Amino acid sequence: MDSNSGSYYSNETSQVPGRRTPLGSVGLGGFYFPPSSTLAVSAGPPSDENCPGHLSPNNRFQDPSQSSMGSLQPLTKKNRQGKTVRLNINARERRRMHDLNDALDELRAVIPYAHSPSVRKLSKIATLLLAKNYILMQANALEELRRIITYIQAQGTMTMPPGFDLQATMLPVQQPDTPPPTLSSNQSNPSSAS
DNA sequence: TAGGCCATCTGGTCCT
DNA sequence: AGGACCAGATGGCCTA
Repeated sequence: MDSNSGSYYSNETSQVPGRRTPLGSVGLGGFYFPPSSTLAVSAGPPSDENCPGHLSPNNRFQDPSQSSMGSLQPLTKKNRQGKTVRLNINARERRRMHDLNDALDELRAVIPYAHSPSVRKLSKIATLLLAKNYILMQANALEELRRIITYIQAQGTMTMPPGFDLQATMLPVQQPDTPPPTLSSNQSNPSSAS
């Protein structure tokens, strides 16, 4: 069990800041294995990831073979793979998505928007769009600043302080292929994305 | 109640 | 072979 998934599956999950939907409250959050399950025994002490049976009783963890999804799936070769293998794959995928969500949380923390408990957390798509627009806006601002400094220098009205390396400070910024849109003109307005 | 958002499971594909 | 990545499907929660 990795250090993260334990909290994801515990009751503290609902208290994780920023986590909009606690895993414990999400259906199909895993499979339920009764304590007497032969699988649970054969798989050894169940990891938190592979055997979320200690979750809230409100959760409807089902045997995959009896779940609606499981029964709907055609019996493919992979479908017949060992249950423990499948559960390990599921756990890895879960962990991967958690890592992705953690990265999105870190992104939300550094882009400017109203962070407040009363403000709904940015959706994933809104986070990405807002981050993109923020980067473009910063690039525009930097370019504008560079032009202003160049202009002032050409006028000879401003002298740089001793030791100030303008060239090093104002390294050229890689411009996007297309002219960066403004936040207002961008059709992918994050505020309307959620 | 419909729609948006989300977490999870699942099978396929690609890479090491 | 195993892991990472991806997209589709499914169902739960929340809000207008």
